[in-house]
Amino acid sequence: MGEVSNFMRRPTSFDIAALAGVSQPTVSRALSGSPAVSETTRQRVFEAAEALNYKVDKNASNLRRQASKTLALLFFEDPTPDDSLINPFYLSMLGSITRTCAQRGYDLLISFQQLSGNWHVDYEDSRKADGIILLGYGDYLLYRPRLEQLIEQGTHFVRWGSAQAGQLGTTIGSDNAQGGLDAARHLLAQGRRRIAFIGTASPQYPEFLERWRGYAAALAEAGLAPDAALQADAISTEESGHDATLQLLQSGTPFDAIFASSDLIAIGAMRALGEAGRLVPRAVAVVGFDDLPAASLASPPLTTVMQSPRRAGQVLVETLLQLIEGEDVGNAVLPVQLVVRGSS
Amino acid sequence: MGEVSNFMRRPTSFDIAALAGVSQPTVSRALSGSPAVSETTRQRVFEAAEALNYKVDKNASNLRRQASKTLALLFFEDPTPDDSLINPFYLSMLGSITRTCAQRGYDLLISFQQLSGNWHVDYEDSRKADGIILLGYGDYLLYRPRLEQLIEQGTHFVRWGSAQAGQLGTTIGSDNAQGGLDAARHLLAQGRRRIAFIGTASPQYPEFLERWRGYAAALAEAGLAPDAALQADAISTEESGHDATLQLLQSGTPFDAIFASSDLIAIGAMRALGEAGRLVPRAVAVVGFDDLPAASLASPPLTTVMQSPRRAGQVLVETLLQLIEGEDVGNAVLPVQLVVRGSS
DNA sequence: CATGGCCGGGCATACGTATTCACGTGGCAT
DNA sequence: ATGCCACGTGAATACGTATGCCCGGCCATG
Repeated sequence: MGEVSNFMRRPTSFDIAALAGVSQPTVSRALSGSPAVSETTRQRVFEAAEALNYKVDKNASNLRRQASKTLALLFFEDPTPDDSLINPFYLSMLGSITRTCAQRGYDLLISFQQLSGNWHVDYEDSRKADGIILLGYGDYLLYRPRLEQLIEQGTHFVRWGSAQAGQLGTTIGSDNAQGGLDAARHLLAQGRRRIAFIGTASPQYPEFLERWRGYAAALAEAGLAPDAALQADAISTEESGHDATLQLLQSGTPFDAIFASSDLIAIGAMRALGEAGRLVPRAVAVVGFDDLPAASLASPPLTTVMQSPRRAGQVLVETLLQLIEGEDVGNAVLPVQLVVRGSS
Repeated sequence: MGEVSNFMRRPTSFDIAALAGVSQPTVSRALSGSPAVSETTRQRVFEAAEALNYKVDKNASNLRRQASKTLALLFFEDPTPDDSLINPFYLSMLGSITRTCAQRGYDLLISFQQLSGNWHVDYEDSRKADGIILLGYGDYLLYRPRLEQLIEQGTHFVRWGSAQAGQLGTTIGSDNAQGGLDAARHLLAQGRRRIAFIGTASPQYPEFLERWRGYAAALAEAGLAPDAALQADAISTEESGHDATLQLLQSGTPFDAIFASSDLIAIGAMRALGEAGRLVPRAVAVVGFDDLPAASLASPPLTTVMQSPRRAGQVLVETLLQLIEGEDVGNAVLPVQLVVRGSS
């Protein structure tokens, strides 16, 4: 009896309005927690909604409110467009990003982007997202034109990276210089004096460059100067770290420690050292950067500079939300922490 | 001077209609590639759209079409609700899932879920997504009620896991039994006879159970029977693998190989073996399962059964899309491949 | 030359919600 | 007793797109 529902049609706010004996606008107000609706009415509405298993239609709601309550996460996939793995550090941010979003009532749209293509246009522009998180856009200069376009369009975004003065947009990043400082100080405290740097001190990778600066500063404190013979270039892969270390070994330059600018490099370095019969940490102490899951699994477990992906994700999301709400927030630099393990 | 635009207002299809000298519906048709619009008109429309940097409003479009062109990816985070890392294997699927989605013109919404909570209600129900990909919902029985609810609601979804007869919904998974078979055969071919199994053969982890079945089948081929003394329970963490192996060592039962039901377990096992002075692979050969990035970085590099995350992601997305389009697709079992490295 | 079919495109409308405005009903103070 | 205000609610409408329907021409055919 009673026309419960026409069945097989998603209930709308009108349906639950009818059931609760109120009007549709009241349903909307009740469900969105408007103070304009009395508590008893709200109750009835909630019960009716529950009974019909009603859920607000996101699309209609978004359309009406001109906001999507959604953030977009844009990974930039760097070298290989195939099935390459994304930087594991970014992946580990993912958890805290989604959680923070959920907490704030936002959904998270995710996408990988090639360098080419008009990635900006598609998100805030089409109202799919209220703001964008940019991950993996390391080389600031390379992307500057895109960022300019984003700003011109009034798109809200935050970037993970190395915050430099005069940069466009809001940037969140770890305190890479401090990390490099801590790492090198640690090695110096162990009595090491010939500390190699494997990575790259090129502005193309600003985060690596900052790490190098910290390293250099620590050396300076100890009255040492960076030695070009103790530096080997590598990008952030295990392979590259291995090869760079091999070259260093073959060059004959003596060294008793390695500060690698990422864990992947450090792991590759340890493999090269192992192959060359150099014991870690006895002959050569090794410190990495990132604290990937693999770092503690390596043998010996890798001493490394930990960035907190959890904190990073939180700050990224919260900063972005502040931007969306029109607040004027600046860059943020997140603390890092040295984790001493077996490799040093 | 012509009223170019009221400025500071996103252009709508009406704006570009006016500019192109056609009606709004024609704009919609032209942009969506309807054959009902002539080529010359389509040209004009495209140019106008380009000129105003017009993008279709996703929300309005979705509302009208009653479909969101979006998929939702639901990770289930298993043990630790804190900042635990998600199963790395799932993460490595992420790339191919997002790529496949993008290719098909779908967006991807992502969320982590606690066991509690009504996760289903929120996605297809609120029209946020046209379908759902379930990842990490290993224990089928635990989730069966939820799956029932999903089906009852008519929600489209695919699940990654171990496909069993009589299960609800569509399941995609690796050929775990074949993987176990290959791994054990490989060890047997090396002359190993006392092959320990570390993991769990409990129905609570159907994928592990399948791997165990393959292992047992290989033993049977060689005329051996599984020995309960050669089995140690572990969940899929490095720690757990380490402890289980330690127990096995302390039990005094001799063994010359380990088949671990995941790479994390295998890596923990190798650490335990190392601590006990048992050489890998000389004294004990080790084979894992998954081919995590960390597997090839371990020392010695881990022999393991590779699942192809790329293929997995593709198949998940494509199957889900087929379901959404009303096709009647069945479960799929994906091939695996043994990768022989230094640990065996 | 008349008629029928076809093609291209306009008109009207629906999708489901949120918000503005107006309205009625009490309570309180003048 | 009258005016005023606040409060709770309903009526109307806007958000921007996609689509069913219809209509006006054009060409082909009888």
